[in-house]
Amino acid sequence: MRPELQLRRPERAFTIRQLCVEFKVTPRALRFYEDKGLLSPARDGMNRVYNHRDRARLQLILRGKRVGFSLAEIREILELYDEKDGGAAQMARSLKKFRERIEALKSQREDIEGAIQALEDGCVHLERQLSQIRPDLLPKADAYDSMLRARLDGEAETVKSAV
Amino acid sequence: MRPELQLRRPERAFTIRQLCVEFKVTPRALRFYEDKGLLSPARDGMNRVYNHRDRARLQLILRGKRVGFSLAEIREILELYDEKDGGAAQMARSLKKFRERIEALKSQREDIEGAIQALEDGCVHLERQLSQIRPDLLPKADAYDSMLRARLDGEAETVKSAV
DNA sequence: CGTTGACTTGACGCTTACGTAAGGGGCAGG
DNA sequence: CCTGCCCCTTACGTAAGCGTCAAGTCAACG
Repeated sequence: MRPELQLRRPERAFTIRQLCVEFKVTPRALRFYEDKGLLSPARDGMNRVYNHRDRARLQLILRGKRVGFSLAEIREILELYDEKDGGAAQMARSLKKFRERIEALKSQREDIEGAIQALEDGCVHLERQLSQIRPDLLPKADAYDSMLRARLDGEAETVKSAV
Repeated sequence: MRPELQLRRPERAFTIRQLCVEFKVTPRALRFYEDKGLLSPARDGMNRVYNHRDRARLQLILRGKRVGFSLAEIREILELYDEKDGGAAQMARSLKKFRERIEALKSQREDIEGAIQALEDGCVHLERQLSQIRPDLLPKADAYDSMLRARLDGEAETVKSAV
């Protein structure tokens, strides 16, 4: 285990702006997360200095948000991750919460799959209607059109691949 | 096609309370949805009277919420469903929006699957730790314990049903 | 006829997750 | 030295999604 290997990760620092650009959030949001205890970057004078760990936490925060967690819930999760050594009882509680979250996420996934199905059915319905009334308004009119112009040897295969 | 078959569905009506109980929401929520134009039940005097269509819309609303749509977005979708005959151009726009929503939902599903994976990994990690430090705190300790006390003829079936 | 219970319409309150000034520091370039 | 630009904090504003009274209506029950 040579020390260079440790130094290979030079504990790179990020400014608030860099993280904002990278993750497409505003500085306000990052400060807000900090205010709520989800982040705690170092300081250089007044300025925030984020390290890799902070960046990773931010990633987790944003992913948590996308799957519908509140900031409070995300903070909980982050704390659970932190306190790996916070005692066995703590770990047991973490485990329980993790499982609950997993169940919630799974049922949410089913909801989403149901919604996708419903919307796709709706699409099929709309397409059928449109193709009878105004086929020119069909989304793939362009592709379909150019395809027709390209060759007139209408193969079923070609149509299928277009769908 | 005998008329009775039509009458078989007697256009049953629901009170606000019935729907609330059925879907575990408050009257306030239903009125709020109405206020926002997502529902428009009939009236009997002052009282709201919901029919099957309203009920179906409510289902859609709640499912939409679960998958992360705002009420405004849900209203859009409902309107799109309504205006099936709202002109071909309208239908084309609906189709486009449906497709967008589908894409959004799919990426959201991926997020969720990622989150599930992450949390499950976390669980495995925690379990490993716990099983070394305090195996008695492992979630299945109870079931496992009572199972042992119940019979000492450990059948695999018993274990599976306990899980 | 009084009360109860379910319904109604406001209208204000609250939480979440920021947006948006307002006011100020620090440093680089011209 | 002034101008920009990025950073900071404090603090009020806002949109969504209801919760929570307040006050009134209406039908039924005893």
